[in-house]
Amino acid sequence: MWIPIQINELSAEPLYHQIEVQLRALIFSGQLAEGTLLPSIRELAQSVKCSVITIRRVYQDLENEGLLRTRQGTGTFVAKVGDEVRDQQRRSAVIEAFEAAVDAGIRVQCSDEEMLTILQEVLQRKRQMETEGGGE
Amino acid sequence: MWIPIQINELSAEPLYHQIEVQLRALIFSGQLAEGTLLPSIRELAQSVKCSVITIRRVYQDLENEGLLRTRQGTGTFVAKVGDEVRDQQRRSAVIEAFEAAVDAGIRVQCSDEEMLTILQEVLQRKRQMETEGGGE
Amino acid sequence: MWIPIQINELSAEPLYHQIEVQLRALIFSGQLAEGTLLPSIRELAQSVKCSVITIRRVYQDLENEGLLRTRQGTGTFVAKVGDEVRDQQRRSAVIEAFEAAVDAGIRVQCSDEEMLTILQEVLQRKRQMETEGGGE
Amino acid sequence: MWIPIQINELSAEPLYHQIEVQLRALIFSGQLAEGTLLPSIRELAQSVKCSVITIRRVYQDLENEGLLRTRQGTGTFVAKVGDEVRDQQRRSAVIEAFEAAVDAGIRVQCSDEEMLTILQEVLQRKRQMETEGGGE
DNA sequence: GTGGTCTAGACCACC
DNA sequence: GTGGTCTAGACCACG
Repeated sequence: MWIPIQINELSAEPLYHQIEVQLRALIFSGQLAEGTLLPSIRELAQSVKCSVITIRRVYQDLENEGLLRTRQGTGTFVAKVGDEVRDQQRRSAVIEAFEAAVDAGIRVQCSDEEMLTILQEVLQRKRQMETEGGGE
Repeated sequence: MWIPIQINELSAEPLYHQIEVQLRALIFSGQLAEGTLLPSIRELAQSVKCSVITIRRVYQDLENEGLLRTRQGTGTFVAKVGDEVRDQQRRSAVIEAFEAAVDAGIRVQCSDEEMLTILQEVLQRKRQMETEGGGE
Repeated sequence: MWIPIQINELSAEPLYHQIEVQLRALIFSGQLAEGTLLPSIRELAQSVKCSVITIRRVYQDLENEGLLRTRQGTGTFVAKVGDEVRDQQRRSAVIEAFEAAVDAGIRVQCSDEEMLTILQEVLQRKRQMETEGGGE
Repeated sequence: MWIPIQINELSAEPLYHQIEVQLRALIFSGQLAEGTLLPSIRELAQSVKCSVITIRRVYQDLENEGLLRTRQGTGTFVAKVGDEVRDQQRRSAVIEAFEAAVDAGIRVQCSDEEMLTILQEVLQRKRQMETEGGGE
């Protein structure tokens, strides 16, 4: 089982947090379906080039959130999450991020139109990067 | 001199950082004009109910960034910032936040339209809170 | 030979332990009489939907405790247990569990009466579940 | 700040779990009031003679449960818990333990009266130990 | 093979 | 001083 995790070495964001965010997104978006067996902590640790313990923490945190189920000697699985819960969660992380962005805009007295423009610029740039990077 | 600083106790974001972000925004948006005398470290510490050490760090950081200027025995002032620099900076914090939001959206496979809708919902909600809270 | 074993998937309690506890109880209460031939490892493994390794461990543990006896090529039997030993054992597991419960109560400063009330509530609830579930 | 934590070296129960159970009980029973500053992780580690990391895990687990609040550079506090929540939680741990005890009793076909008798015996014994140990 | 616990120790960030 | 992150490694328990 292979999972695409991208680490930003330069970011001040803790390793474990970067990984959690990406795993949550994979689960909430359905790219990791219920019941899927995740890679073992040792495997994933090797593939993201970090300590086993860091991955253990990630799996444990997500288990505490109810997203994963782990059975000793067997491995770690994606837990059952109600569809409505999943959809709600899927949006909430995004909404939260947009609230932070709007707060930043309001603080420097951006108009609504200015923010909409910024969003469109950013979207265009990101989507372009996606298609360009798609051939990698 | 009174400065409106809002602290979110529940947030994991460090105190000093919350304050810096807000001060920067006040300066870049022109709400704190060049030459303005800031409150003393003790005063500001008292008004945000935190340690003077925290405020000292804030002033120090912003001075290092060239946004503040301290004159011995007189106090701390808002430094001169070039207009084009100010405008660029004003936008950059906002753009950064929107990039994070778009990243969050892309991770859970939101469409562009979905993100635009979310932004409009958030904007409406925040603006409403502003006008409601304006009478406080 | 059919043996009623209930597995709680959600519990953190290891599989082998859940099974051992239930087998012991069946033996000490006389529901599995001395000399009874137990199902083969493979059969029991299939019926509780777990690995044969797990069942092998269970049989081994109980044999080490002197509760089971394995004869090569024949199978695994319930061993002879002295009556007084059996009676003592029968109670000891129960007493142990009640000691843990009382400890939990004392820790949060429950009065004796409060604990008696709780026991009666729980008893009533469990007995009701028994008679309801009896038709299954 | 001194906190009475008793470790059972012989028990198979993990260290961190023993500590969590006792801290939860102290909080739910009100012996550790809201807002109380707990000992630093290093202090508590020293007093229970275990690794700092074990205590860190304890504090973090309880923070995830919403029982503690920790602020970097300041320390760890008992969080605000709604009274009704606290009362409910206080009982639920006890009820859970009694359910396990009753299950154990039912498995070996104890009568209700037998369990009541056992409870009274255990209570008497424990209370006696309390008063005897009170002079320590 | 899997995960779970505990350790020691380094280094950083915050107040 | 406080807590937070990450590391390496030992040893145990489970299936």
